[in-house]
Amino acid sequence: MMGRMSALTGTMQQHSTSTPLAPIADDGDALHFCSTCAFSSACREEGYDKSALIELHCMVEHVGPMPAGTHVFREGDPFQAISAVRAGCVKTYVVDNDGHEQVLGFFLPGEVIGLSGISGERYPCNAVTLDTVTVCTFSFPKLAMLARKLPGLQTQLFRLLSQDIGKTALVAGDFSADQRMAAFLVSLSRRYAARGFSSSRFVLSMSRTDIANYLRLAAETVSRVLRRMVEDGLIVIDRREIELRDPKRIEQLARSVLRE
Amino acid sequence: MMGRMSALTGTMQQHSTSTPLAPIADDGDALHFCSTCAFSSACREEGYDKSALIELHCMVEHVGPMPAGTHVFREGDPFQAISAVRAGCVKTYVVDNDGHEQVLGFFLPGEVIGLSGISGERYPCNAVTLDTVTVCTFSFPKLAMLARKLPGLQTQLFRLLSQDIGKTALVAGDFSADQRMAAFLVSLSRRYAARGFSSSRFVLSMSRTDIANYLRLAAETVSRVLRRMVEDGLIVIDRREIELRDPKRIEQLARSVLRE
DNA sequence: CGTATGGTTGACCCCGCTCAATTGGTGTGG
DNA sequence: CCACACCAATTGAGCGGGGTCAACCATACG
Repeated sequence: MMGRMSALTGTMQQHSTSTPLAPIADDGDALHFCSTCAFSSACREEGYDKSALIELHCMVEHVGPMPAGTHVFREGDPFQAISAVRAGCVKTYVVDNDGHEQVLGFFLPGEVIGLSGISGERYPCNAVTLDTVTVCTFSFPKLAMLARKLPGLQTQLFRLLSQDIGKTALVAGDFSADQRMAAFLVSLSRRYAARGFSSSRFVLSMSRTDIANYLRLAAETVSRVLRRMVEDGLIVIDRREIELRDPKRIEQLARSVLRE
Repeated sequence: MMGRMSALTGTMQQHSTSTPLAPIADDGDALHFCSTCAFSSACREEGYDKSALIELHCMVEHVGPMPAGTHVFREGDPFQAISAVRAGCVKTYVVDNDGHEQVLGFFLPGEVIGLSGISGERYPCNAVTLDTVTVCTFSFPKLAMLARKLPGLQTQLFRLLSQDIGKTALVAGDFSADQRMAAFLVSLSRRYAARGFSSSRFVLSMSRTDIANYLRLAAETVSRVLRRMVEDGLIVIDRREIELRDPKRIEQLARSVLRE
């Protein structure tokens, strides 16, 4: 069954835990943001004066690389910063009173974690690295203070927060397992593409169990759906490496979930 | 079956479409916010000087009363304001490409609608009144500008946005129909209580179909679940008027949904 | 009245969950 | 280098919660 899969091996454009590649986002310096950073647009669009830029950079702390399984923050930790993922993948989750883990989301390079902590004084969830991860942390009090001086930054913060509100559509609706999985793949594909990675080939940093948990499916169902997609020629998959062979049909499947 | 229900009639503390009562929130003036308003806390906590208060009030426009079925805004309308509900109930929804309505939420007095529009320049959903509704609208550009001068207002806005992120837990998880319904009732109960209404008796302004749509259940299932709850002595219900007879057990049912 | 809309109830069935067994990859120690 | 253990992933069998379809009931309204 996996005979042709060997074509995938060694050609993935994403790093994996075993053979980490240099992240393409490694281009931040004193006057420029990392190109994949969620704040880079706020920066360029507004044409800030250098003093503001430097001020913004002063509150940034580059953290990592952290090995897989490292917690960036835990539920209940005092909220003080938000973080932009620079390389790798971060999973957020909560543990309910029965001890069951509940996956809330996966965060790729350029995406921001910790936003949901803003409403309280503590993080409402856990964030753990799924592979080797580097992040930039921004002190939120300082960020909010600076946002009062820089209208563009405030707008950007409002935008980031507001965008997150609609993010849960994938997981919220009552869709079939196939639709959910298709939407999940399309989402990953687009998000990778937006940051300059391949949209058709990438590594699923998360386990099948994590995917299942996130999509509110049983792990067995995820397995079966993926097998079906392979049989139908939609994807090729080997372990965690996946190639979208028929993006059009996958998007068609995901259409109603992503409401397009 | 509905024999004892007559005890409920005429004693509801909430208004209904047929017999509207005066909303308790009708207390806004030039220097004080409506007591149920989501912004009132930002106001009191910070002890603003009067000029700031007046400035804030200048951008507020009281709208209504609007009859049931009135659209406050529609998907695609240019985003320019957020609104706090003063009296009545507002439903937000989208229509997918197959023409199916998708209910996103219900907003009670004191709650804010339109926040999800901030990330774009147009509203991403529709908002329609379910009964006689009055709202206060805040011009968002002006609000954002003022927020730069008033730290407390900025914090309040961040908080409002951030809170909305976690709101979808009820609808997101894979819970049983009974758990969902219980959580829905608990949510309504608490939100009414927070604004000074009765927590055990209120009117369901929305139809069974709307509830079902919101909870991702079939209307038939909602009907069956409610009947079961009546049989079990959890609630008493007559049309849209409901009384929580055993809040403890209802909260127990909702426990895992609300993760407590 | 008749009609329309919303709500209730029953019969039936399917998708996805559960339980259980097996495979396969990876790491570890002898 | 192999044997073993361990965990992720897969596959099969069986079942049940909730959806669908359909008929019926009730209240509101012209």
